[in-house]
Amino acid sequence: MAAVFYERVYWVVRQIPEGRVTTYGAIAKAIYSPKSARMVGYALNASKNNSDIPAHRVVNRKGLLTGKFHFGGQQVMQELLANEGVEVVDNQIKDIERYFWDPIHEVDLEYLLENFQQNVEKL
DNA sequence: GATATGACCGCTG
DNA sequence: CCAGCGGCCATAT
Repeated sequence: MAAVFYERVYWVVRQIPEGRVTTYGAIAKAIYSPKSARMVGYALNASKNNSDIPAHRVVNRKGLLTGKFHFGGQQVMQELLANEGVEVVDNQIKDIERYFWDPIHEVDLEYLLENFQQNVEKL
């Protein structure tokens, strides 16, 4: 099931650098679907099979690890982040602004639109 | 093609 | 400051 929306989400998430995090809403904006933040989470849930997607670097806008229940163990997500130098306290990233990576400033929008528009026509 | 379901977000009181 | 609530919209069934 290659939904284009999912592919867009994965394309952005794969570009998040180590030790940085971003939010569902930021990704939604970056892929020109600013009101689909919930769907970003939905897409990440479907990406659990896909091991090349660093889903642990995506949290909600407060820095809460809302997706930790989807990582097998509740500590897994926190440990993955800690390994990259991100400090997590009480299920929340401490001082998220220090690690925040905003895809809207980093992503090649022209590439996104051109590349994924073709995929839309395929489907 | 209608209804249900979210790893969300922002505004209100 | 905290809690509740409604909007949102792509997939799944």
